[in-house]
Amino acid sequence: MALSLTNTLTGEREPFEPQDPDSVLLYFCGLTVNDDAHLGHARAWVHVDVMHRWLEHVGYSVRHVENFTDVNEKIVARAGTADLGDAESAVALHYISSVIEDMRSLNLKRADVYPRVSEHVPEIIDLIEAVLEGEHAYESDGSVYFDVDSFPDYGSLSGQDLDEMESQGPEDERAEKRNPQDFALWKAGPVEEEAIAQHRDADPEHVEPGGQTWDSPWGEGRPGWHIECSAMSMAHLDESIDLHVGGQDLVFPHHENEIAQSEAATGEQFAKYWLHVNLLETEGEKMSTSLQNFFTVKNAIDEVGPNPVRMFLLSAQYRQSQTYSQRTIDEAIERWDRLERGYDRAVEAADSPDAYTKETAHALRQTIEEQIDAFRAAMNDDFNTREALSALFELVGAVNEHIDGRDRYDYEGLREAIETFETFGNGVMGFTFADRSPDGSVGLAEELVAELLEVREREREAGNYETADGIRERIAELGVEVQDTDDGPEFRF
RNA sequence: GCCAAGGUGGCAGAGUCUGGCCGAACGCGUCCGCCUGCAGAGCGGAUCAUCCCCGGUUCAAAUCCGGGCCUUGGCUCCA
Repeated sequence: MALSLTNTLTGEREPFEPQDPDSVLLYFCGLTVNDDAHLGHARAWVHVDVMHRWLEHVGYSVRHVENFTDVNEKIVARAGTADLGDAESAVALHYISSVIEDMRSLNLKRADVYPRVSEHVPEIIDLIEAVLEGEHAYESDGSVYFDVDSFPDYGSLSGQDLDEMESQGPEDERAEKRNPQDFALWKAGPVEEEAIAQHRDADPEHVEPGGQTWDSPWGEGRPGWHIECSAMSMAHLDESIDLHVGGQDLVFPHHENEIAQSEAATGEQFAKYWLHVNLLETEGEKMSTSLQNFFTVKNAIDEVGPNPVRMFLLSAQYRQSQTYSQRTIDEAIERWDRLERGYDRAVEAADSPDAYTKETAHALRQTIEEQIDAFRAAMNDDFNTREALSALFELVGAVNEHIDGRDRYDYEGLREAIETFETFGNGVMGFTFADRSPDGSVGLAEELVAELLEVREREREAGNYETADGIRERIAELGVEVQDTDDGPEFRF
């Protein structure tokens, strides 16, 4: 079964056919680095990450570019606050490293390139000139605006009609524009006081214009918001790419404008497939920086760990909106625990002397085969991660049943199950089953816990359950879960 | 106002493109049982859905068509 996905451009499910049958050019609209990332951003990252992993799994080589917008008035507005320094670039750098740290902790595969706007101003200027040459843009007072009337397809991505649209950009631009819907490719001068004051919630009287400016054929100025992604996508991938992914809140105007300016400049289709990751909602509203209802990635990782966070985010298909609440996070923790325990049990059982190479459990083998197919079908069906995860859970059930139901285990069957967990769980979903001892100090900790549990066993044998339970409770507080089994106590961190 | 995406059990969330296997998945929760000194995990079972409403098409509709109601998002910065 081949991969098919829902293309925002057409609104339909389409078979995925990249221009080159062996490789995929993927661009993801990254962050404007003016704050720490929150779970809503992580949702998009994790889904793009899994898309990347799946594309590679089915045999494509993937070239993945993910930008950082480090030139933006909101970044300028942050300058001089919270010890971040006065320079736009210093503020941006601070948040870039914060975001990179978050991405690493979420176990995201690296993109091939993380281009920044500040390093691509020459490419941006070249692209604007190409748009001007095609007479799809005009200069006005040192700024350059895209002429939406010159591009008949304008609005087709978001399904909007030009006549129905309200104006784009701030009020003071209007006088310079032919059409209120025209948008800036290049803006003259530094960021103005009003814009900074607005994002900083300050009085414009006390704010200086700021932000870096660059020389251009139209004078000193700054690139517009939308042109950067077009320029960087072309610079690091191609004029025409396969997959352009971003948050659903970028459909209009950002992606609409990208298409217009790119295709006006090159005459080529900018991206064949547009995928949009839907929003994360909290209590009926979108999670966003401006609404102050967000949960940062760092908080989430600290509180529940990377695997449950991934489990949470992958438990809804990317195209649907998803609800965040304490309850849904708790559910994800439980889901992850069940999955990991299933994996652990399979590993332990396969390593035990009760695992026989001559034993064959048909039910287990059959379930594995079926669930591998189910997982593949789900992923090929527009990256249905929720459905794919259910295949993994079916496998957990089969493993548990197999181990509980007999004295001798099917060694080969268990190995197949483990391999399936690793291939799909680790490899595709990006979980880290085996990675519970990242700092290497667990070796000693394990010995100490084992020692403690031996003491506890002696207490239990002597009937001193209070002491025994006390030990169990105490080490549980330290993060070690003890389970008494027929084969003696077992523990996990 | 315009545009888009949705409305499925206590919760969350698949299934809707490609109508029948959906008497509705996976999971969380709750209850009971097995196991256990207890707890947990696991297993077994139970609980739990007129698939937003009305009408239509069809032998057959959660799925298709028409109308309505509601929610969220975009139209200003946003993954």
